Amino acid sequence: MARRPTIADVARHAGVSRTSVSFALNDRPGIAEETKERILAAAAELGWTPSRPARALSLGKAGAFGLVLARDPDQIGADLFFPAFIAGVEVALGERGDGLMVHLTTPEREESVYERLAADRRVDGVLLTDLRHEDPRPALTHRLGLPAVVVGQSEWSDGLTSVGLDDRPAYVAAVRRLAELGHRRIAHVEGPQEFRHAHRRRSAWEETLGDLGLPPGPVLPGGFTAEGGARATRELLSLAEPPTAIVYGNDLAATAGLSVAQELGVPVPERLSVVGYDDNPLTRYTHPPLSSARADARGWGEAAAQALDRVLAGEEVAHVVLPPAEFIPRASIGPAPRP
Amino acid sequence: MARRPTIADVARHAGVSRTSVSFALNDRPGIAEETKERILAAAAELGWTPSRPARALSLGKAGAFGLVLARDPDQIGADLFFPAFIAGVEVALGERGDGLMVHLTTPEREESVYERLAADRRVDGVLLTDLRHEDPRPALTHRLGLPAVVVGQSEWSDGLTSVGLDDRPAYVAAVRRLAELGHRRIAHVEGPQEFRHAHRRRSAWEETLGDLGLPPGPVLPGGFTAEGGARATRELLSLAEPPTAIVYGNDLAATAGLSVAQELGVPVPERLSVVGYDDNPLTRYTHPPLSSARADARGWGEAAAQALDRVLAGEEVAHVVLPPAEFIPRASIGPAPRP
DNA sequence: CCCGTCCCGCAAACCGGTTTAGTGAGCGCC
DNA sequence: GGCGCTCACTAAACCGGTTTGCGGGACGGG
Repeated sequence: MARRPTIADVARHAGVSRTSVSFALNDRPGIAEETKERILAAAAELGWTPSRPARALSLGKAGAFGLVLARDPDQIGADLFFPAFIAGVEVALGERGDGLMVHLTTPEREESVYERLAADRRVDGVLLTDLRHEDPRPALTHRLGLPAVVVGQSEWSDGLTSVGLDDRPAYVAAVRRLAELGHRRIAHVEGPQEFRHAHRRRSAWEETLGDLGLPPGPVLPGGFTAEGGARATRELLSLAEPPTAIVYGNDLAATAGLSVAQELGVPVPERLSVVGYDDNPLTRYTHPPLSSARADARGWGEAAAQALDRVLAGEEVAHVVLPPAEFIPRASIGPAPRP
Repeated sequence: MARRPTIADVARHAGVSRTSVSFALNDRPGIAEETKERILAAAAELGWTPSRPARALSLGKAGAFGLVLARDPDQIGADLFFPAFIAGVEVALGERGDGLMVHLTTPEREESVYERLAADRRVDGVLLTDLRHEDPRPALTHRLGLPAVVVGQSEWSDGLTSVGLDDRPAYVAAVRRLAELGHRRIAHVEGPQEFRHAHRRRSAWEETLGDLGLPPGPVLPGGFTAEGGARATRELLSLAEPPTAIVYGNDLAATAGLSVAQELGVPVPERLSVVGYDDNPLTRYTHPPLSSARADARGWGEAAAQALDRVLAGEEVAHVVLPPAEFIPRASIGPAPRP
């Protein structure tokens, strides 16, 4: 196959210098309209597009963002947050022809991946998701000189710009609704507490119960997984005084919980109300349909990418706050059973 | 922040030329052992790593692969094939420090994404997944001079190297097992037939029934979605002679189908046997646990990346065949009900 | 002692863009 | 008519690596 054309080929073909081709392409002043058209026509005819690596080298910009996911692969597949989030990032990036480098790794190797990303200068900045307590990454990216944006609450961002979408209101609304329905023993199956969002969900549950003057029901770890959700549910339902409602950290655990309840002959919602989080497409089709919460993951991705853009442009970017997650009541909740 | 060190800084620091630094780094002969150590020490001390863009420019290699997903975001999130697949690709790429550019797009814009990928020279090659009938991509990548590997059966690859993992045996085994259990009316809820794998699954079901001398049961589209699976199941169960077993195109549709059966008061597996595909982590925790099929998506990703590596190295790569998917019977199947 | 080899290492060119620092032509103005 | 300006364009340097081609010193053999 023929060698790809370079800027020199276009210049020759249009009878101008390489400089002019570059100027014409980038809409810089100093090129006569007529010449510019001739250049662009030549480029089109030869099918020339500037080489990204070459452009990246002279501009000192890679033209790509990085996203490092350090969950176990099993868990990543579980929720559809990431695909939607990535789709949103793509919307923001796609216009400029930039791209997203996705690195899936294990928690142990996480730091080295960021280090390599920074050392390589393969990305211009990174999006930090799934923040943990004492998360090393804000400091790490700062030390590495790697621009970053935190995808989460501003309190977690450690000085970085954040793009937040609050999941708390959905939990507050869910717990309040359950209380309205007469529930007094409302349990929580929490996600891994090292994650700030998992912890935040638990706090929302706990504090809302407190505000309502209700005792905190039992809490069990569900690990955001089907297995964890099933095990926790089994344990909760075998208590002397089982809860009449369970609020899960995510839909996967909740769906598994729904199956366990059914297996144990506990009718939902007659004897147990169930609430998930994520609005997984499956939740509308479980039996009964699972109450959940919806967050605009796609919009989140788009906003995060735009924020990182502005950070890279050197702007002082304020924390971005997106509309919060919304509680979606469905048939999996109902009035508390009579004692 | 200080400017990042370049190869010239390392050369100066070690008292050698840039050439020597490059040679030392790339293990090329012609550098004395002692000198090499001094160079590497200098590099380490300055914290220098070669810049990817610069390297990409001189080598004419981007050091990255591309993966374009053209499903609707909702559908991508649904199965955990991609996260596991990407994790596998990462394993193969990570060793060399290469990366994966993921582009999530819509079917309409798919071709232009490949065109840009090729024009930009931002990736060295692409992995083609989700092949369709009359898929334009093998010809497109060939025309664009963009090296590619087909993730799927060799018959689909149109001359490209393929890395296949056969899902057929799992379907054959499932249908045979159902027949053994006495089922005679075995339905199929198929995925979108423009996808070759969806079509292949349907053919496996159909041909196995034929081999067994059984009439093909009803087929309905399920679109690989929860909604489609639920709708198809509802329709199947309201037939005058409803099937006693349903084989779904994937777990998502099957899980939704399970809920519908339950909602309609059709006990599983007593009156209806159900089989999915993908071995989604949830399937072990549905009620009853869903029979499914397991394929090593991670290994698939790793093998695909390695194959693309070898294609890029100019080797003649034969079609790679991985161990086929395996049927995983669980409690969602049982003996056919007595008429 | 001289010459051919081998081993090391360097200068310079190159990859394909962008950008800086001019150059020359044309024009208005006094 | 000469000066200064603007406009359109270009030559050359630069980004940070890799690679080619060559030179100098040590060593061994004749």
